[in-house]
Amino acid sequence: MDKDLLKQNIKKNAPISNAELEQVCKHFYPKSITKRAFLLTQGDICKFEGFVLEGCFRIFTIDKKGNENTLYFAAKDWWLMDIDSFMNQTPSNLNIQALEDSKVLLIKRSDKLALYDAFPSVEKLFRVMSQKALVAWQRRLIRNHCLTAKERYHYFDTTYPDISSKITDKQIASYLGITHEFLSKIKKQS
Amino acid sequence: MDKDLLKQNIKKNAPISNAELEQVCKHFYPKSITKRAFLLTQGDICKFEGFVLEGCFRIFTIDKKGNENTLYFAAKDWWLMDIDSFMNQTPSNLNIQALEDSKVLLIKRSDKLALYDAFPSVEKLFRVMSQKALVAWQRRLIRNHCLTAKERYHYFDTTYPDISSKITDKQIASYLGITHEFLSKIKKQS
DNA sequence: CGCGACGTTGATTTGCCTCAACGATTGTGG
DNA sequence: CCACAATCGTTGAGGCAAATCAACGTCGCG
Repeated sequence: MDKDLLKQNIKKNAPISNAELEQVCKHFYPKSITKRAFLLTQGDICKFEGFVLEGCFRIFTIDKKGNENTLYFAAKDWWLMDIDSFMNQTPSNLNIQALEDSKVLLIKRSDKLALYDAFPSVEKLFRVMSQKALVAWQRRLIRNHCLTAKERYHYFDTTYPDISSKITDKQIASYLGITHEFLSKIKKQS
Repeated sequence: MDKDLLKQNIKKNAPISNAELEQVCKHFYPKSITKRAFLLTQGDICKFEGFVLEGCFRIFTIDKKGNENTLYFAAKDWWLMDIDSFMNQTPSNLNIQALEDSKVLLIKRSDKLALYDAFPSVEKLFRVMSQKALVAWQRRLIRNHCLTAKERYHYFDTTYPDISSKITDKQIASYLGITHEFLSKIKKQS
């Protein structure tokens, strides 16, 4: 069945009865998206949250100077959304683009909000997920401040080899906050 | 009463009945802490969450090279903890230090976990708080990548004038991820 | 008063960027 | 299926933002 991966992911994060799990999952609907297509573009208002079944996505912004800045990648078993736009219902600064043919499960914002009210276990689930994400962002900020570009690259490459192998060096560079020319030079010196 | 600020802060983040609010707040106990004293030091396991009633704190880490790196400041009406150590019960990489004589309300980890189970509204409260914090961290990462040191300094200075006025330039520099010498030069050129 | 942390300033170095050129890969239309 | 375009990766020359190191004045504090 389609939603097994989602169900496992949810159960990993918070205890939930099978009945509630069904109630939650039935609001997710599948969507296929082709390579290079966008799930969200800068200026849109984010009205969904997504869970990746297959493929890989890049969540990035383009600043005033025209530079691309990648917030994160989302491969199989990852969640994605623009939480800023989703929460505040303001125009998004982010683009969510498929890096290869991909499949996601989406839940509409209104359905998600209804689930919060219907099931305390859903509150817990997203509370736990958000707190884990917070930890990851704090650690990343520390790495950005304490490590050199070369060290950050090696951290990324060894920590996420599955993602690293799917994406271009240019995209890695925009995640690390450096130019792709400089990344090329880093890779050369070992 | 002592806990008014805490109660207002909670009500700002999530709807909660007065009865439940009392149940939640009664687990918070006050603590006074003198300038330069530590609420948590690197290596400790974080067993509390705190809410600042008065004063100001700095949450920072010291890396292998001996550089101080400030994750954030917490003034009146802010929450503080090492969420990484709190969640995983692993030794903390962070120091939480009072920058002036301060007062906090603390809740023990075990009490907080019990409150999650007792009240769905507490799950919602911390779910919402965590998601707001997530948005703030994402925005900060984007600023770090897209703005120059000078722009980041001015953003901090104008966005948090109350904090900015209380702390030393050295501390601001460690928050911005630059040296205090360079911050001095930035400030000079306007 | 005197010590230690802070802030400033200058000289020098370095990590990373910019621009430009060119081969290698990948995508696309005829 | 090939030809051409577009994007990507590499390399080099030069430049700039920010770090490092060092000296010195200042302030708060014991």
